[in-house]
Amino acid sequence: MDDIDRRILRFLQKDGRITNIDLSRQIHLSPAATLERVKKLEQSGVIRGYMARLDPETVNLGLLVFIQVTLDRTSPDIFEAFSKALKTIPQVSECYMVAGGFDYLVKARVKDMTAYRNFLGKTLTRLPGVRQTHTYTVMEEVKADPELPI
Amino acid sequence: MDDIDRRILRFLQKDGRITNIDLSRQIHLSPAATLERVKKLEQSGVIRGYMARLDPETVNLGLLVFIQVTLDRTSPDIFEAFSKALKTIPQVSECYMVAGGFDYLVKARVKDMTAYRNFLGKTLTRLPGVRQTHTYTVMEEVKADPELPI
DNA sequence: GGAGACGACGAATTAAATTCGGTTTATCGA
DNA sequence: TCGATAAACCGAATTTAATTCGTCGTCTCC
Repeated sequence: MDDIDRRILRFLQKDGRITNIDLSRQIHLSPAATLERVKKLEQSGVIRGYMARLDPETVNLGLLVFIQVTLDRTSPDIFEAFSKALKTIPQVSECYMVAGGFDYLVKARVKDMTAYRNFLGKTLTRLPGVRQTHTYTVMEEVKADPELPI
Repeated sequence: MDDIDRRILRFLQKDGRITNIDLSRQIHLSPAATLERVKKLEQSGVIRGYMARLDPETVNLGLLVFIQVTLDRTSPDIFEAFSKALKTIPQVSECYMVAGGFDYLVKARVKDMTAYRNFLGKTLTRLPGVRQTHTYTVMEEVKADPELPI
């Protein structure tokens, strides 16, 4: 992984559908050599994949919330049960086990507050082991940039 | 926006570099008609763009942290000043103003705990208006799926 | 029932991805 | 320092995909 690779990654993060020819021009390499590097980055796992980024508003997911979740510590496999159940919930975009005060931090997207009340009561608090939740409603997205700083 | 569009969005979220021909086969439409729909989704802003998803570990960003930030409420434009300063920090991938207990929730990626200590002391706590921070270190990624549930 | 608009289709054209043989460049040991 | 080896790069040829365009069918609204 050298500077040219990092430059490739920067461009591919900014525009995942840049043509190989345009990319090769940007990094001052032939199309063949550029393609070879990109394939290697894909096969080595540095590039996990490509995706379209959608506007949440236009697909009826205008409300973003973070939920702190604390579990009952009654059983050692309660974490396992909670994790497994959570993975299948479509509204949950991210979930992390964290150190420092509570157990899990959950990021979820729903249509509106009504949908969230429903989600919280009918789905989240009914997951195995959930003792307590605390909701943080996002009022403003100050920054939401999925690109990694290479 | 009909079912065909939603189907297109699902495939493009899963693989942003799927060829138009393959996509057209998946949705049972001609390549020309498929391309026309994708272009419309792009121009209308439903599709914001395309990106390569990278593996944070392999690019030396193995530590993920969330930081709760509380600001001094001394001046009305302190929020503005904080927001503006924060946007330019590369380690910060996301930042939200939230309701419920504190002011901002910041998501940041760094190499390791040493880098984080440095980031916290030298950068984050020196931003305008920062009164208090609380760090949550991510121990495990239970789910991290950037696809929206269409 | 008819006019207009929209969406879809298929063929033709343009452009890009991919392959391959040969050449240069970098690395490493003698 | 020199030579051997491997890795990376290049340009041309080929395969494949994107894009354009003329036409047809279908839906909507008079």
